[in-house]
Amino acid sequence: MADRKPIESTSTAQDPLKQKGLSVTGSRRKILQLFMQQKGALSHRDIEKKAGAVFDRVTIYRTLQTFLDKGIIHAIPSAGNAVRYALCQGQCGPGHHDHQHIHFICSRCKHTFCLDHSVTPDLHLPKGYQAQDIDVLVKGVCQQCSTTSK
Amino acid sequence: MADRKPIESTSTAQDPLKQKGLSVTGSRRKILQLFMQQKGALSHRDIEKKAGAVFDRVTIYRTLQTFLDKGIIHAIPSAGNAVRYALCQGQCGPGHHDHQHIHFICSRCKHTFCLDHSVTPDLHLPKGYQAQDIDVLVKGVCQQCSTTSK
DNA sequence: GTAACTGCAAAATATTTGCATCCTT
DNA sequence: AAGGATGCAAATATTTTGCAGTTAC
Repeated sequence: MADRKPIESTSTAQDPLKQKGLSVTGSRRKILQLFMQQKGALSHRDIEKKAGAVFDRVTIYRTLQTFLDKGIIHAIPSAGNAVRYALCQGQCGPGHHDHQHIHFICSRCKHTFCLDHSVTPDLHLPKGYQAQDIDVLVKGVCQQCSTTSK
Repeated sequence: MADRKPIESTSTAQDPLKQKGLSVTGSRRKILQLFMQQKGALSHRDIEKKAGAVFDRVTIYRTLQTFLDKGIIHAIPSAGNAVRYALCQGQCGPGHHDHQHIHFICSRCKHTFCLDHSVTPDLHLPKGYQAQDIDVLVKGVCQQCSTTSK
């Protein structure tokens, strides 16, 4: 505690935490960092592993929930029981999430990516059905894995 | 047991259980029936509620897994921790699932439906990404709810 | 200083596994 | 009769909740 370095390296405008009115704490900073480094999606378990035993499991649950609420991250649906989370890109905020990108799940490396391509599939819904939100999940082989010979 | 009625009302060809080479048991028949009646998706919990305390929770887990393996039902991704299952329509079998329909989640009644509309959204994936399977999740208001005034 | 965040303990849920028994074929 | 399915018990794993101590602002 003697020589702590100033963690105020980012201005309020740049810091998602401050932008959203959250107090800046060690765990939030760290978890946010993991998401930014990764540029991919992370499950609760992934975070637990990557963060080591630094935080309590409970803190991760609460932090993820807070980030979801504030529109800092979004949840990516999964057919198994391993929901993943990734940083929001657009102007998401408390209550509203607005994403128009594909979620790509690599069947080889198992990573999940957000592909920034506006997709508005030609939906022909039956009469009476009104679409509010669309999420496209694509399973396949990612760039990294398709170039790797293995 | 004295006067049991013949449950062999369906021929082998029509019975999904027999088709897939599964023994026909009470729980499988019942769970399959729930899916057929419902014509919507069911979560593990839904089944537990609808079936009452007739079966053990474990039997439901195992039955769902068996049905998934055999291609009788498919799992529908979810952003929460409530994966749902629905009957397969096409020629799904052990190992391969092939669905080209939209999964519609009603934000009002919370039901999930499979809409049989071939959708092959115009995917423009970045170079190197190869799609194998596509799942389109649409959130909105279903027919039933949109006509109901509530 | 105060409100909010975190860690710890514990409760509540959910899922998996082993084994003896029962049922389907 | 034999293999497979089910029920029960119990081991694991996951998620939620309460509360007291700590930290950010």
